[in-house]
Amino acid sequence: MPLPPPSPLASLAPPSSRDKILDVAEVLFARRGFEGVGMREVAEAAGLGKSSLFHHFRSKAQLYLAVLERLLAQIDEQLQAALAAAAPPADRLDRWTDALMDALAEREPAARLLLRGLFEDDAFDAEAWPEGQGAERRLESILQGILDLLREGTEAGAFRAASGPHTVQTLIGATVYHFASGEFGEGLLGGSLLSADAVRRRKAEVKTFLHHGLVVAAAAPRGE
Amino acid sequence: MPLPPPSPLASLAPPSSRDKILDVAEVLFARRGFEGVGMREVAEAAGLGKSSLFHHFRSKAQLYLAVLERLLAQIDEQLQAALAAAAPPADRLDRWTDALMDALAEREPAARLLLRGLFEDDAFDAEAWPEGQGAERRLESILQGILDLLREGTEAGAFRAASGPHTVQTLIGATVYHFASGEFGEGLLGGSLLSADAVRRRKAEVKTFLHHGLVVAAAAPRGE
DNA sequence: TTGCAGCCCGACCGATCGGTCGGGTATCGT
DNA sequence: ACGATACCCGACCGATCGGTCGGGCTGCAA
Repeated sequence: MPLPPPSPLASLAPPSSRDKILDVAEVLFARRGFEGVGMREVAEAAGLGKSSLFHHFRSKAQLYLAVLERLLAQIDEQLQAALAAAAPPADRLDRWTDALMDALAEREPAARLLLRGLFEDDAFDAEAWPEGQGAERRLESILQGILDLLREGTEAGAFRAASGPHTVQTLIGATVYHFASGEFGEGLLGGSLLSADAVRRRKAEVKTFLHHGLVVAAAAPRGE
Repeated sequence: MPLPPPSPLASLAPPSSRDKILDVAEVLFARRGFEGVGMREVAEAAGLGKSSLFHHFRSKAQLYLAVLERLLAQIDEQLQAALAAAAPPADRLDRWTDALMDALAEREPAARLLLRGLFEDDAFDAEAWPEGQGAERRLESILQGILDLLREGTEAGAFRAASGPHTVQTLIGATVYHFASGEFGEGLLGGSLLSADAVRRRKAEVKTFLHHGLVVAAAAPRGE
């Protein structure tokens, strides 16, 4: 994996072949999954011969992991920036969910790719795929950030004493799943999920949910 | 597709070949997705020759859709039963989420299969696959049930005036995604997602979220 | 000018894919 | 006793899979 060109400033040149491959592979893997995409197809979409792909990536699996890592790195940076603000925990939580939804909405394949990535964990787990450790580390960084915020907010009394991991799962479900739901979600909502209006609407719904829940007269929830 | 044997009572006989095929295909499709599973593999796991599969199902796609339809039908029945109770809307909502999580937890491949099914919508959409209409109808029945409940509860003043479709998306995210999150979710939560304890815990977290949200001092959420 | 590295390609490999075909056997109504 | 039907199988088909190989082209360093 040769280092990227020096690029003393943000590169304005047309994307290198390597980036082009990553771009088209991201879209294809998001649409049809790892097993559903062939290297021939990626090559054709990138305007290259199939053999050329193997010049840039040693195998299909490595290409897939590189796509995932690039995406997770960019999302991680956006989320860390949101967390860095000097503001009360409730505000930072709002900023974090906004930033996550912006990141998912501004790049169409992102949400699906992430969820599909979770489902392939069996196939790429463990030390059998060392080139996946970069993506793994980025994921852990994201989790660490939001878990720290939740803990801090709870200790400060700004959040209910809810389980951090469970809350993270709920947040992922409300955001990543939503933007990954594709035609199903569009049929349910009645329109595109990624338009500026739809994104704004979803942000408001999720944040209101975080702040108030759904049920009005707060009786204790039914037990088992 | 021959009709099942008369079975005047619930069949206690060992599962027919057809059911056996559906059982193993459900597990395999959930684990590796439609494209990642071969008919040879299904046949071997079912203890049959590959040709025999094509006696029961005309194609791999039809087998996949049959698996999905069977699952959706069973979930639909459990959810309709939960909705049928004579109780206030908030109670019926609790019962519904409990029933959904029970259904997802008692059959391990269920949640993943459902989410994966959403992602394959592009491949099986439209009228190109008429044998998928059964599954589609079951899905619509499920959605109709919960949407009706949300509307009724909102009109009765029991729920906040939230968007029904958005709330459904949030509920799916909090339940289906959670139980589909596999190794990722287990690493985050620190243990099995499907144990009786873990399921009870998740139910409590989700229902508390529905009733109270997360943030304590209910200031208005941050705008854009 | 030469050599070498980066990049790209067409041709090819063994393996596996979904699906077909012809035929074998067991069971059942007549 | 006799089809007919359901069920199952091994062998086979063309297509496609991920990946390799040897070589061609370009631009830069010496």
